[in-house]
Amino acid sequence: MRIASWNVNSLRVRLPQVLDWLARNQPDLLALQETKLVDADFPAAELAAAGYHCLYSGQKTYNGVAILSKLPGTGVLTDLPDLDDPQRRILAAGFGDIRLVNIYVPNGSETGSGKYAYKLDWLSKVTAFLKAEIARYPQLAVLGDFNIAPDDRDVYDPAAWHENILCSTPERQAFQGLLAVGLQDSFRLFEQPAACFSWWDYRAAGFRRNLGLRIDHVLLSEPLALRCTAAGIDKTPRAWERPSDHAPVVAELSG
DNA sequence: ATGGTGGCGCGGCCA
Repeated sequence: MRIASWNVNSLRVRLPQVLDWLARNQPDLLALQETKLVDADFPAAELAAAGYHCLYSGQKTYNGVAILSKLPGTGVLTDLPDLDDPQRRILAAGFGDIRLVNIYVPNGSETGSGKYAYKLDWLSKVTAFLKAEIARYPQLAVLGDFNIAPDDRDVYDPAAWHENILCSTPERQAFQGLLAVGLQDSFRLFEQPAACFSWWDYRAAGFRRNLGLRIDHVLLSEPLALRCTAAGIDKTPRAWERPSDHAPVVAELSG
């Protein structure tokens, strides 16, 4: 089976691209971030016509997460247990024998800011949640926009980004804390070319010059990592007209 | 240090 994550930066704008990508790639599960739609406006009919069930937790203008799936989901969760938060950033559900947790980690704005503190607090709370989740559901996949480049290989210019937002030591430690729950970065299970990224700034022709960061991830628990046969980033949609600033990240699981 | 672009929505915030 194929599972994927894509920050679409407005599902209203990107729906044609999502439908195109679904038709071409036929993922079993696709986690979306930054849908920027209230639930009443979610394009469930169009996606159902394409053969996908939809779960969504949206809000106006900002954030919003969704899961598109060939099988219907069960045991849906839309909030972290210890966080009363209007921001729609997490969506978890079961699909067959797999538990999926879709996350849109706060960007953090800049190190030392209030938003940065919120990001680190959010990461601490999601880590505690995932400890419980993996105990309950050993076949766990955690995927989404983590807004963290795990190490310097994931940054086009590590010196320019040194201790900057998305790359700071506390953020990277938080990412390692997520892995320590019992998760592996599927991308690094395989030999990868240098300079592979999942996000490129719209500004300064970032994509054309490959000035990117790898901040979108598919993390797998040990039983799923053993089933993982490939992982990568599909840069194709980033080159389309009026693209999202993120590309889909993908993992293939046997069985 | 700033600005560069894009989405939302029509001024300024967020990324």
